[in-house]
Amino acid sequence: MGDTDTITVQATATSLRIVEELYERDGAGVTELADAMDVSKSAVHNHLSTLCALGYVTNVDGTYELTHRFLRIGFGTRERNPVYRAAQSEIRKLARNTNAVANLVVPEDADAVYLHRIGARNHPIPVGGSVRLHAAAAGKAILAFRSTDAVDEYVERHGLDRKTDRTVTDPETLRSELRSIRDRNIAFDRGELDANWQCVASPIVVDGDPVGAVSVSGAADEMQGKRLEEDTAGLVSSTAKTIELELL
Amino acid sequence: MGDTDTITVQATATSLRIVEELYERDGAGVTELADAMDVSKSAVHNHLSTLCALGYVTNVDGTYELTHRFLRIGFGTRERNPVYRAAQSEIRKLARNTNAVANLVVPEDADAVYLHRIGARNHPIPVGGSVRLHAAAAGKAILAFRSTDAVDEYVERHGLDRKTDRTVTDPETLRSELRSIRDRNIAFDRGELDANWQCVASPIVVDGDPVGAVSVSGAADEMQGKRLEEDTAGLVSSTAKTIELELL
DNA sequence: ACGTTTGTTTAGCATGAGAGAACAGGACCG
DNA sequence: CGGTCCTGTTCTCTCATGCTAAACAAACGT
Repeated sequence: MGDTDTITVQATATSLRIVEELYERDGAGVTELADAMDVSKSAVHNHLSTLCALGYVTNVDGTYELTHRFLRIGFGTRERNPVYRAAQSEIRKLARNTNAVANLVVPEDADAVYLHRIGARNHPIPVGGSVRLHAAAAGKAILAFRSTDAVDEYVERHGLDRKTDRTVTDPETLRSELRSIRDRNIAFDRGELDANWQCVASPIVVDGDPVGAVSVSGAADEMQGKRLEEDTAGLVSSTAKTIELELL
Repeated sequence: MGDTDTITVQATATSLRIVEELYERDGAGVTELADAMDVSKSAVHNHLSTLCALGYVTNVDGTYELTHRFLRIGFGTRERNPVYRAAQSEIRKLARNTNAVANLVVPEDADAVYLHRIGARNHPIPVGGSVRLHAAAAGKAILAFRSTDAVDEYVERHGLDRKTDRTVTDPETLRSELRSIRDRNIAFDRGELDANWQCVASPIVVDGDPVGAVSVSGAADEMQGKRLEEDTAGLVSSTAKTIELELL
């Protein structure tokens, strides 16, 4: 297929780089950006002008800031996602029933994107953010229902990068864990993504294809107790099943 | 200040045009985009490749689609907005108490952006979307607390474009309505934005600066009855006041 | 009032974005 | 099975264009 993900349009790259820089700095000036990015001031100014004209950036009394157009596009694409539409209300119920943080995760290439969340309390990944699939319970749940070939390709292509000292980085360990996840329909994460954060997840499988995962997570000290763990695991799994039915 | 909003970087413009086209079509192919935009296939391909490499677009079995990175940026910028942080929980209460759709709106240049909403049922403007300030109750509430000079500039610079046959398009009518809004701290909209959609709004004013507005809206047949209208107006206004206090 | 820092504008050159055609790879259909 | 269409991708060449550098303007703070 050839490498279709090469940066050929440099100008777009710098424009989006400016966007990300503005995002991280929560607004900035021309000189500040030019210094940070090692580009000339006039270049930065040109990009900012066009981004303003296109409505993605605005100049509020001196400093350039991102507009909320990203919110509109982000919300819109999410709203069109069938998994999100089906899961939205169920995630809410799940959060109520477990009295914990409930997430909806969907795969995007090699990443697990957190599309929706109810009951946020400083989760390590923000809504819209993503982690590599192997590094979170929801991601592992998705990976478990991909073909072994696909898993092999995933490992070879992207590797298993480490997030904490408990992240599974050995391919064989991963494969065996994926087998048991597939058997039980439940994946666990005890500090593999963030040292003091635990998680239970169950995949949403439609037509044999893992299109997402439901997860419940909490701080390490909140999620203790075998009974609680069993209970939430059951609720998570049945929520995923309900969503699956809605997607048929 | 010179015209700082000129499109000087054409490549960025076409890239973002592609993004918007992808958004509206909910994914598309190279040829489809090239035809629709009157650009060569290779150009479209180049832009798509770079957008993929940068993580804003992904190629899911043949068609190019937007990723959820927009959601991340959109959520992030919203989360950092102090007005949003202060208003979030109050909007929820307001929606419960009125049993209707409650919105948080913030100004962005000449537009009113709908930053947050609880109880959505096909509101004319999606979350993240915007309308010109004069065409919605929330926008008028904000406009009412800008200086008369600012209002004059607004009118002259952007004009008062019509959305329905009830939209206020006469500058003098607008000015007099803004005065009464400022007196009562309440703005109404009876089909000015969308023919069968009504709205009550109250501004959030901090340090004399209108930084946002709270609104409650509903279909024309839902929002009838003087008493209900009085009651919701009161609730909307007190919600705005509560948020103001939190922002000091 | 001055120097310092910002944003904006202007020239001019080298680069790189884009048009167009050729290439490749499936899907479909006879 | 071989054709004919579709796609998406690659190639080459060129002219436009995005970028640097330096000058300009404008707003601070001392």
